[in-house]
Amino acid sequence: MKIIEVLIERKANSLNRPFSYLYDGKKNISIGSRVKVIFNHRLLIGYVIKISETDLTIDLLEKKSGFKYTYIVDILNEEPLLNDELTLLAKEMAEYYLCPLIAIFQTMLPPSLKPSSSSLKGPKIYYEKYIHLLSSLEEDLTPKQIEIVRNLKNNGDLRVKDIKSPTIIKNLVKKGRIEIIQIEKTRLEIKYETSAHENILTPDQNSAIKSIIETDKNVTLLEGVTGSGKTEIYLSLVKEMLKMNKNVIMLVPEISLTPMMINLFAARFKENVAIFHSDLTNAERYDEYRRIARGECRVVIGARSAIFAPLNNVGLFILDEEHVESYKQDSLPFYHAREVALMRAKHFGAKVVLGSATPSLESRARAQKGVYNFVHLTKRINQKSLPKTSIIDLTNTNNLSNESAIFSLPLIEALKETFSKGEQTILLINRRGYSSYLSCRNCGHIFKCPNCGIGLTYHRSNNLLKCHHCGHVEMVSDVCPKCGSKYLSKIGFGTERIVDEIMKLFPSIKVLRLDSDVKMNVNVLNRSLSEFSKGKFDCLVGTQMVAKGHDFPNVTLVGIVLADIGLALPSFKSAERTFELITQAIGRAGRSEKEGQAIIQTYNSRHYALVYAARQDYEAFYHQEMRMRQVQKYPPFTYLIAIKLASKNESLVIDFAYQLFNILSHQNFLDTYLVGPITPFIPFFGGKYHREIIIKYRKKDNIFSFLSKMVVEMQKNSQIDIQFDVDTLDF
DNA sequence: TAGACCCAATCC
DNA sequence: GATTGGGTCTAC
Repeated sequence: MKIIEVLIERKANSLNRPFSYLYDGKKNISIGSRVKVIFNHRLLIGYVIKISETDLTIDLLEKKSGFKYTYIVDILNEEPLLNDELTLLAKEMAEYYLCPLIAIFQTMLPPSLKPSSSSLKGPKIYYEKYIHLLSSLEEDLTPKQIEIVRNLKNNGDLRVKDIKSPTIIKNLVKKGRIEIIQIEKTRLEIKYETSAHENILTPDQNSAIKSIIETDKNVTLLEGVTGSGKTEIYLSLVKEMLKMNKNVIMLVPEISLTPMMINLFAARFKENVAIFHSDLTNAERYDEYRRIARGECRVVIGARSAIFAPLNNVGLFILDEEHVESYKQDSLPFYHAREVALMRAKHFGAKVVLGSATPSLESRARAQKGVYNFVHLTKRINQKSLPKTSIIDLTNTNNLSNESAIFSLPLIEALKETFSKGEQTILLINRRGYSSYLSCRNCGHIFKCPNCGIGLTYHRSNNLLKCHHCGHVEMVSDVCPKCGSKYLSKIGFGTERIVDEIMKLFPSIKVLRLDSDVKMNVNVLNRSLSEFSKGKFDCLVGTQMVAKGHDFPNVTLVGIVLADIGLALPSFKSAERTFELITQAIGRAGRSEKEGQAIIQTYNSRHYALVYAARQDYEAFYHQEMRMRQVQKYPPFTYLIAIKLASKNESLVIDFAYQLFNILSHQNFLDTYLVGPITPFIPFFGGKYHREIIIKYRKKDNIFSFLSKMVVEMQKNSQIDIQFDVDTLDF
């Protein structure tokens, strides 16, 4: 008889402990198996974390432990789902991120394999039927049967569906010449581009590679402006690793926006590459996952979750565009792929390369301090001058135009000039929809989301009000629901309104709008972008998604319609985000011989993030922003943890938050600052009221052990959910 | 006095 | 997170 300790699929803090079941069946069971168990009168999935043998009777066992045992209902995976390295990683992550271990397992594994009931509905392994030769004796066979037998002899197994006649197969099976076998098939087809030629490396690139390989530090920050040749360095490093018999995991931000990188890797390393990105179906994802686990590939390239690829013997982790915030998951367990990469690299003794033109302050500070090896590429390979950039002060009435409330005189001038030369423009506005909100001019009522309480955005294309947080949609009413007035006005503007404004001012030009409302898959997106690139449109209007990546040779004007939106957001990252966005956007102008220009409209024309972004001066920005962070005790001078509290009962969560705040402040942790309790930007969602407490700290000390003990205590019997967002970016 | 509703305890 | 069971409320 075996005693099986399992974690239950529910990721509640109070259930973050093993529950014991019995098994005495014939199936194989391992640590890392998924099992079906009855838990509190329900059938759930559990994840096996410990197995022990016993010869005691059930009676004795129950007397010893004080609870009733039941038997495991079924075993879903006889073999472990995760290898030792990933199991160790899960434990380290659960400790670092202060979250239930099962939540980590659920995050690590693909949908078909997660320890959760939802996995039962996930895609299954796809088998294809083949015929396999058992004997090539040709005696008493028909000519057609002989043909097949000879074919099998020469070419090996054949697909059943390629043989026209099922009766021939049936008869050959009957005669014992062949058998039907099932072979696992991978559903993802990767197209390999033909041109896989390698560029000759510049001396700068060569010395960067040398430094990364020879440094005694584990991590290298590879800082280099766009066009400085980081990609070719990645490719060479991968090649070196393969030569040394080591494998590589490479993360890229939104893979849908950088198909170029995948194509390059696929072309260069062919079937050694496995790919994970958001556009794969769950079935394709599952197949790729199994292919990696079987050891059939050596290079994994993908977005955030690819950091959990079950690759062995990894010698190098690459994070391209390491500053991009989508590397952090914004729900439990709130992990950052960069941090996870560092943990895994330790397991393998592997190198980590963080690449960026505008590194996160955290990484850059570590490089500056010598914690990381620092490689700085300063030269662009094909020297192109930066676009001429001007900041337009919207508080200066001389800049304002009678023609338009949105575009300033200089921007209108630049647009006219660009269109008249037949060149293209990108206009960036960091807000979707038509107006930012709808309000009543009589009583001031603002239309808000019933779920979240934040303002609804007016979308003109379908005349609807949408909540950009939860997706709630409602009809636009003609009268104010509060006072009955008919005078409703639309305040602020978004992408839709910009398109309107452009068409009003320049009726003859063609405009393409691109934001997440224009719902589309990678193919449609790429088609739209390539149509723009070919000149089918004169002007591209979009949110930040148009600012990244692409090369449009005919774009000579980039306009940032309102740079203030990002700066106004309440986050310690707001200046950094704005700097990065604008730096990137400006880089879109003048990618070819033609000279480009960029125009930034703002009410904060002297803000350092804008001034330095306009000059593309990362160095100056870095130093000034570091001073701000130091004064305000923000990362990288401190670490942040957000304690997220939620309850269906508002007064309960408020009371709890104050109590917790008091308890924490009485601990007198060294070099620690408490903020809160805070009412978050969206105070009510998912049927619950939310509050937060932020801890800023310099040394982990005993904060973590206190917090995890506290959770065990406070969650025993509580109607409050507690989640920790360790290293939060949202404060 | 049965059924509705709420809340805390418990899950192996 | 979901079920259960005990307590209390409520309508006829």
